[in-house]
Amino acid sequence: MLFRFFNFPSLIHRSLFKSFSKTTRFNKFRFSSTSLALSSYSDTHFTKPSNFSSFDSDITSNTFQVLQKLYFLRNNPSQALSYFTQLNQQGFSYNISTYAAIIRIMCYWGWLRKLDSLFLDVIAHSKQDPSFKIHELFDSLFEGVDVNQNHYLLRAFDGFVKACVSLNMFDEAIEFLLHTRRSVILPNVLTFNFLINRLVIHDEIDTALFVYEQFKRLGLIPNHYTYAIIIKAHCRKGDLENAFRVFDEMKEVGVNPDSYCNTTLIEGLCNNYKSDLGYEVLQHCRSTAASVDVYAYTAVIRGFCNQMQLDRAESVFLDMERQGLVPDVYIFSALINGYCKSRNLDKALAIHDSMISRGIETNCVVISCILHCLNEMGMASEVVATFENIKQSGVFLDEVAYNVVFNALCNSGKVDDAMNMREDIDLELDIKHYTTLINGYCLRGKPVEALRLFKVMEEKGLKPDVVTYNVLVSGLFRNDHACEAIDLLKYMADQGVMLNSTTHKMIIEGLCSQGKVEEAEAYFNGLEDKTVEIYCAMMNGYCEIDLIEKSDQLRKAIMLLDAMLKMNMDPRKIGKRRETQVTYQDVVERLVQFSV
DNA sequence: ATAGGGTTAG
Repeated sequence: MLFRFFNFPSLIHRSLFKSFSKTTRFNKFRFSSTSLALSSYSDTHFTKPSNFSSFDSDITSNTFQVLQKLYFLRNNPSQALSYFTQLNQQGFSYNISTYAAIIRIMCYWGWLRKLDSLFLDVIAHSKQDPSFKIHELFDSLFEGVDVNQNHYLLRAFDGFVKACVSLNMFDEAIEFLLHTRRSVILPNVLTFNFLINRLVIHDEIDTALFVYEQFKRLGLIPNHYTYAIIIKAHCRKGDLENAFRVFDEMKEVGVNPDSYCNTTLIEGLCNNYKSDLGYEVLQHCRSTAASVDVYAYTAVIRGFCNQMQLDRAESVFLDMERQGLVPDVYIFSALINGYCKSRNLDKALAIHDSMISRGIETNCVVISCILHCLNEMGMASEVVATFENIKQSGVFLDEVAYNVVFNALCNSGKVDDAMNMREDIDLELDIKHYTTLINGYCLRGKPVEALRLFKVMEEKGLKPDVVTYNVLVSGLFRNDHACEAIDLLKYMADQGVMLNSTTHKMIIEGLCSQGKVEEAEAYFNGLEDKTVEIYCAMMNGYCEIDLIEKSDQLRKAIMLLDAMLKMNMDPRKIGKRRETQVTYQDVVERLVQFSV
């Protein structure tokens, strides 16, 4: 039998409430007897309540009395909750029946937010105390209860699921929904949406889609929001065909897509480098009188910017204005970011000016784009000067903006300035700040300082990510600290941080730079998936060795190049770093030299 | 209830 949460009419709810609050005959009301979870006691226990105006400490020591107290406060959820909260401060340890009692009251009165936080407590409690079983709590809640007459108790299911989801305990939430009760109780669609949305946000797309299919089969009726999440999920996977199919599905069940569904699709297309199509969909929506807001235009503009079609982006901007929509700071920042990425600083600044002249305030996001662009264009000193100017003008600059400045300072060898600046402002550093500064020390030829900062970072409880390790590993290799680099790689693996292709590339480069080409070769041969960068690092390693004495190595380099071409790997398609491309040219030049 | 930008390596 399937129950739906909250689906009972409010009339029934009100009459439930009336009969509940009027009565003094407890045995008629499951709420009273089960709330005390003391079926072995006779109801007469509750007819003579003790004085409930005082919070005597002796009351707190006794579960029975706590339950009794909660019972008397059952019609006053506010007092019941504050009494319940105080118990903890007084050293009372909650158990299944006391949780059940307060949860019942919160359910009954529909205090859903309090219910959610109660379940957060319950989960925390169950994590600390292995003997505390969630299913026993639910057994207690529903013990002897006819759910048909006490629909409100079903809210507890949603509360628990929501608490799990907000703690990212997805498996527990799904397991609970699918298997815990004798019969499947469908979640409220809001709870369900919350679950699948969080799954998508955490990149658990396939789980989200699986759960969606499961619950549809069980009878859950999706709403607009559900469909928007599912469209987003398909787009995140790059599965645009299925994203479109959601619209067919909506048509089949007679749900008209709302503007969120449309916008989600438009954004998904643009994020997948299909901005032309995204724009077409936008225009189509517009022609069918479906509302299209500034958000959708931002997605299209951002999409064209990512595809380096700045003129298209700008034409969308003009089109939007023609439609009478007013551009906001997001629209402008999309354009500014686009021009910054294509290193067209003048244009970016011109748009920034025009934004300000329209009375739209700039912000740290826009400023960060511009500062970053300045740095990319080799104007590190302008980054610092501009940053100071902007800050003087009163614009709030956040941790990201600071990192851009740190990076500019570090890239120009001024890691100490960056460190001093940090001290001046008392900024709480995050992983990216530390990575930037560690890189700064490596660039400055101070590997010991870099290592020291790495340790500081860990002592602060920050967990270095693969980028941090890559920066430090390559910095240690470059600065003749190969042993420390290798130790760090071991430590990285111990910490469960996965190496990526950049790590492999840096290991090969590092070993080769130490003259350990054989070791690098063994490492290279042990790799299953080799990227173009990894091949080039190995080729380059072979080439580093003296040409005449080690012609054998160059033969190997040629073989690698050959292998790459056979696998349709283009050695010219190397990452964005200029140095790598120069490396490739070196390889080719050497090879040409060798073959002559 | 619904969604948005910028930063660290390559």
